[in-house]
Amino acid sequence: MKTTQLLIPTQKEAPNDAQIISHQLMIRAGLISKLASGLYSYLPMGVRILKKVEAIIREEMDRVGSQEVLMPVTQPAELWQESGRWDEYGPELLRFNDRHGREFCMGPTHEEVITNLAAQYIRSYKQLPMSFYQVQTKFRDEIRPRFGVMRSREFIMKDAYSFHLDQDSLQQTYDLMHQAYCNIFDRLGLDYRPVLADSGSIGGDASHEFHVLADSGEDAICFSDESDYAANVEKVAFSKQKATCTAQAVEESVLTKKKTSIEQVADFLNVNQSECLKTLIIKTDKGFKALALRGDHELNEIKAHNLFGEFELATDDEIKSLGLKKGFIGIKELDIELVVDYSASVMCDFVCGANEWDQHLIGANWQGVEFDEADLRNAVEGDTSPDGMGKLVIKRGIEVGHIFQLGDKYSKSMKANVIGESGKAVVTTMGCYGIGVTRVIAAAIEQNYDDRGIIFPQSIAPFQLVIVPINYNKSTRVKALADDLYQQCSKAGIEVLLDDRKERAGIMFADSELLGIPHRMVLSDTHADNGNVEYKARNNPDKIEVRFEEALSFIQGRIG
RNA sequence: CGGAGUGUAGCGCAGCUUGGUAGCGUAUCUGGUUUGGGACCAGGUGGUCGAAGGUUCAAAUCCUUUCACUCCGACCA
Repeated sequence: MKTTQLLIPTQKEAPNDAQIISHQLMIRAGLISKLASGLYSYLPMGVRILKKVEAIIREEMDRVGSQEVLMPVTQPAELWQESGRWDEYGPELLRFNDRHGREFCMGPTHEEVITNLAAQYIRSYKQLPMSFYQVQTKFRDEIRPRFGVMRSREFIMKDAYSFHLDQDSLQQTYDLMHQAYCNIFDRLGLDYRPVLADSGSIGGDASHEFHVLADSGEDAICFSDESDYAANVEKVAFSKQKATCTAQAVEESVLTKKKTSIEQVADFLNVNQSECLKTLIIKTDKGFKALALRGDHELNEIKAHNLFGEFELATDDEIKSLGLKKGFIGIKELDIELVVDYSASVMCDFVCGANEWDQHLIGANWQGVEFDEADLRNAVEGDTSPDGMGKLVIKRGIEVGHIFQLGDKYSKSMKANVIGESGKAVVTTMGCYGIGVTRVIAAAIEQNYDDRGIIFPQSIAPFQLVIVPINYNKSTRVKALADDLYQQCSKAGIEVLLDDRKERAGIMFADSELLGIPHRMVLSDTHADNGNVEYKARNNPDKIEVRFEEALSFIQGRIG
């Protein structure tokens, strides 16, 4: 295509509200345009990229035998009432009434609709397993949309759902999907990691998130420096440890005037924070509890939530009412239930509060203290990997995919049964598999850019090649060569953009680099004289002179 | 929803304290000179100053209300 025939509104400056690099570059390169908070239009270049991503996803989903369907964005409330999510799902579910007053919602996901379909049409166990996918617009009324299309309210998702007679069959498809996702993200040219994810209230350990590694990622993920272990930081499960030390010290109370934080106490007593113990007081439905953690560890609220249900940290007044001294709370002679983190319960000769103002204990030990043990903390850099191999490294990630074994949560409530071998109805077992298509694009940019703009991976670039003719509108020789090369490339099936604008070289270079087109060919009068073409890859500063006659085969070789 | 901030031309901003007929850069249009890294000269287009109400002879500027957007927290592909 030719630049003059396309709307590519590039900008020198990014709008003030674009905070992260992918958002800025997507606006500056003219891929998207903001309509309202969390709502974006995709302009021609953006759509080309979207289509490329979708094509790769479709190919890989088709390859594992998933069937493409397309379900409505608008969904009737009855379906959601049937699954129970009409009440469970919060305000993120956009609800509205039609002219007759019937209730509807904009689909944030499609478990209800697909399960309804399966219940209608899948009758026999002989039809199983079966899986479906769609590439479709979702709406989630996010509390705070941000980062451009990274967290928008309306976005495009590939969602897939599978139905099975039993867990074994689900596991097989799950593994297939896992592989398909790896293929997809490989082909998208992304540096990503599948990590263990929270399986939540549904149980089982089969849920993986796919994270693209990027400093701007909203999630912290960690993996072992020796094994394949990888998990979301908040989901790293620790098990009970064996003590590696024995109590030797004699307990002693010391004056720690006004030293109320672990940091202050550790500094004051000249010990590491990991040798200190901190005690938190939380308020649960069943009253107050004390939680003890190593000084350098943080409470994992999800784990605590799973153990204690709804809870919050006790207020200063509540602590006072328990007769405790905030800043000096310890483990000895507590009146309330004490739960100790696994890595705190194996500490020896540690420092902790003395339950007296301005007093801490040194050389404290667990003898004579009654407590329960649990996994309460977040992983930190350097922790031993839960699989026992290597140490954990923590990085930031952008969640672009999530695969999940649903079990019978929806199939049961929505009666997606099949007649089994025995002739009796059997509730199907389900899996679901999502990829944030629009988020993938933002993530790809977060991972591939420089000070000039985007450096798209070949597989998703809006064009493979840009031809930049210098003085296209002045030099008939340059125009002839550029048109010739453009025709050759087009015929050969290369996605080529000819910059036929009446612009100076600098502007054309800057735009093509901002847009991240992987390959560039430059033609000028000099080339008309010497019979060469200049080639440059977006990700390599070197320019290569190629004979004009060999230009096509050269570029074909580069594109591969 | 809690906390912080911003709304003036497509984009980036000044003007507001101390009211007096709307300004800069960039983009865009016309003409000319340039032509391998966002050029230069001249002329032009484009704004109910987020909206509503109020004070005033006079409001972008002061007051009240309201809306939108952005940032920090809980949620998620």
